[in-house]
Amino acid sequence: MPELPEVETVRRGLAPAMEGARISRVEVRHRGLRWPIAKDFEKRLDGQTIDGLGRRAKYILADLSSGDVLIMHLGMSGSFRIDKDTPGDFHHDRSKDVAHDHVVFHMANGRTVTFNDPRRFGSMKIVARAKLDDEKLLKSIGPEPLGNAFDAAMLAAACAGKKTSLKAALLDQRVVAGIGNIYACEALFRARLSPKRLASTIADRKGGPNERAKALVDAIKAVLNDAIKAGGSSLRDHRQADGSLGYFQHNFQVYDREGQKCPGCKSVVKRIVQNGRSTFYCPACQK
DNA sequence: ACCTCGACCTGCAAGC
DNA sequence: TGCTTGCAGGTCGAGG
Repeated sequence: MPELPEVETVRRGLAPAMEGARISRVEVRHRGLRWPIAKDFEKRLDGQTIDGLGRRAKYILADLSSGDVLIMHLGMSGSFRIDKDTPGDFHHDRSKDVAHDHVVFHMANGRTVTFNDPRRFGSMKIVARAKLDDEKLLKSIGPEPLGNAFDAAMLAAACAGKKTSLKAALLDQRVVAGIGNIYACEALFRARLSPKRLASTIADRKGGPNERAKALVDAIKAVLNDAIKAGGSSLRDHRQADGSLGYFQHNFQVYDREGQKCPGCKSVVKRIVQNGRSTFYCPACQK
């Protein structure tokens, strides 16, 4: 479900209920997420205080008083819900099926934070903070696109040797963190670059940035910032932790708009499949 | 080492 | 009204 803007929205929504709060008890109702939840999961969380909630790429990281870090990924269909008392009341969100409430955090402040994930592509894992740099899930992830370190030179260098399409490169988390199918399409449209273009064509012969790299970096930052401001995109079932909906889906220029008029010209948005995933673009605007 | 593709799951919408 | 098919915001790991 979620790409960087949605994950960041979820993180911000969880913060008031979880940051600085103590976990009185964790309840795992289904251990079969992307990977089985470890046997010592509850033991390592019960009684811990969450010192801070961070984000890296599409992962939410909870810093625990024990020195551990709880790493969480929402996969395709994961979401969190905050309740005042017992979960399952659904006073915020009746669209979720309790059968997919897999992990419940009972907070000492009276809040209940429930992780719901029908497809179970999400994951939860605890590692020692001292070993976070060695963590396989995070080790090879590229730069944060909204950080100062991410610029045209960096993106061009990462794309320079690539044999893949520009679209595939943007989806590669080692190139840049947090971009998924929606924002890859939207960023390419804003930069007026074809998703089919070879990734290496945003670099010059020496691997330095050209005008396309600059345009693409600007487009990526702009679209992600716009989406965060809108609370992310609510397709199907994505919601903020308080149950409210993001609205960036109303600002899509090309994503999921096959056959509709291009916002920039009189042409029509086309859908193709690249690396097994839908790509939406305007063949006239995007070169 | 690089790249592509299958696999992991459930739910929903469209087509017959 | 069913049943079947295809598609969905991700990414790991096998195989070429």
